[in-house]
Amino acid sequence: MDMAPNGVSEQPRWLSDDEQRVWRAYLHATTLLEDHLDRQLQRDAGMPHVYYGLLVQLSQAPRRRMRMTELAKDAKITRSRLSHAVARLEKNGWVRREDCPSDKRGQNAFLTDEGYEVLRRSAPGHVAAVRQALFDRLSPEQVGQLGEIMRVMAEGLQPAGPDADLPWLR
Amino acid sequence: MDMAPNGVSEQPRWLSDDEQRVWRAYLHATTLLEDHLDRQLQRDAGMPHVYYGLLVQLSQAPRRRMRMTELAKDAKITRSRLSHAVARLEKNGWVRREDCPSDKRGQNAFLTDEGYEVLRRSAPGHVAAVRQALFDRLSPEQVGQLGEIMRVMAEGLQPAGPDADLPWLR
DNA sequence: GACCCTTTGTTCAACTTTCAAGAAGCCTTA
DNA sequence: TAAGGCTTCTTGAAAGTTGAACAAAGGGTC
Repeated sequence: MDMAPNGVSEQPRWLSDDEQRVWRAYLHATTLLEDHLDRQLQRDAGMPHVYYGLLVQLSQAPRRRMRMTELAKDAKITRSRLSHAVARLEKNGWVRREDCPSDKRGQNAFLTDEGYEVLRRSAPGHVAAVRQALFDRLSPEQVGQLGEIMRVMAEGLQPAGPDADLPWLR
Repeated sequence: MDMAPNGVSEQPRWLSDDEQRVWRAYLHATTLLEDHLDRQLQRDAGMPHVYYGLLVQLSQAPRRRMRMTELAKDAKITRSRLSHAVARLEKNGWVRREDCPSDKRGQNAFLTDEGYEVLRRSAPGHVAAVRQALFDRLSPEQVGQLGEIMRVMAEGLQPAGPDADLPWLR
C-alpha cells in the first residue's frame, strides 16, 4: 500500500482528538437542529423543512414562479426529488405548475395565494426557532465566524462549474 | 396580537440581512456536506452515513455490543428508525442481535467480524472526505471556533433531562 | 399477588428520498 | 431537414424515515 505521491491512498491521516471532538460536536449539533426544525415545521406548517424552503424560494422569485431546474438548483436537491415534492405541494394546493411559454420542455412552479398564506402564517414560528437555536445564543463575533466557516466549507464542496473533474485545467 | 410580555407571540423579530446570509450559508454548507458524505459512503461502503455511524458506535463499545436504546440515544435517532436500520445491517451480515441476559425485554446489537472488516476498509476514505471538506480547509482557530459554536448550539437543543418543559424549575 | 405505570423494542402504514430509466423538446452541424 | 447529442422533467420501484400503536417485561405500591 501507500501508493505513489499523488495523494490518493497514503496512510490515512486520522483525526486528532481535538478534531474528533469538533467533528462529533458538529454532527451532534447539526442533526439536533435539523430534527428540531423539521418537527417544528411539520407541526406548525404541515411540511418538512425542505418543502418549506421551496415555498420560501418561490415567494421571493419574480411573479412567485420559477423553472423547476432553477428551483432544484437553488434548493440543492435533485430534479427528481423536486418533482415528487412539488406533486405533494400541489396536492395541498400550495403550489401549481404551468407550462413554460418559451421552452416546451419546461415547467414553472408557482406559489398559490393559499401557499403564500401558509408561509405568512408559519414564518414567524420558524424564524423564532432559528433565532432561539442559533442567533440568540451566539455572540456577534461567533455569528461572523460561523458565516465565514460555512463559506469556506461550501467552497470545497460546491458542485463547481464544468471541468470540476479536470482540476489540472484550472 | 402581540400577546403579553412572556415572549410567546410578540412581533416576530426577523433576521437581519447579515443573519440571513449566515443562515443561508449554514444551510448550504451543511446540506452539501451531508450529501457528499452520504454519497461517498454509499459508494464505498454500501450504506448511508447514519448507518456507518451505527457501526462506528458499536465498534467502540465494550465487546462491540450495545443495547438498542442506548445505541439509538448515542446516534440521536429514534428507536423505530434504529430497528429498521439494524434489520438492514443484519441482512448485510454486519450486525447481529442477541437477547439481553439481564433484561428480557432488551436486545443487544453487536458488530460482526464481517461488519468490523467493512468498517476497517471504509474508514480511511471517510476520514479523508471529512478532512478534505473541513479540517484541511479551516485554520486551527476556525476549528476551535466551530467546536465552540456547535457546543453552544447543541446546548440549546439538547433533549435535556427530565423537567425539560418546566424551565421555571431550573 | 394484583394493580398500575413505565420502559423496551418492534410493527404497520404513510410519507420522503434515491436511483435508473425514459419521453419529449432543444440545438448544432452538415 | 435529418442526425446526434444534450437538457428538461417525470416516473416507478426500492430504500429509508416517521409517528402511532402494540406486546411484553420491569418495577413500585398496596
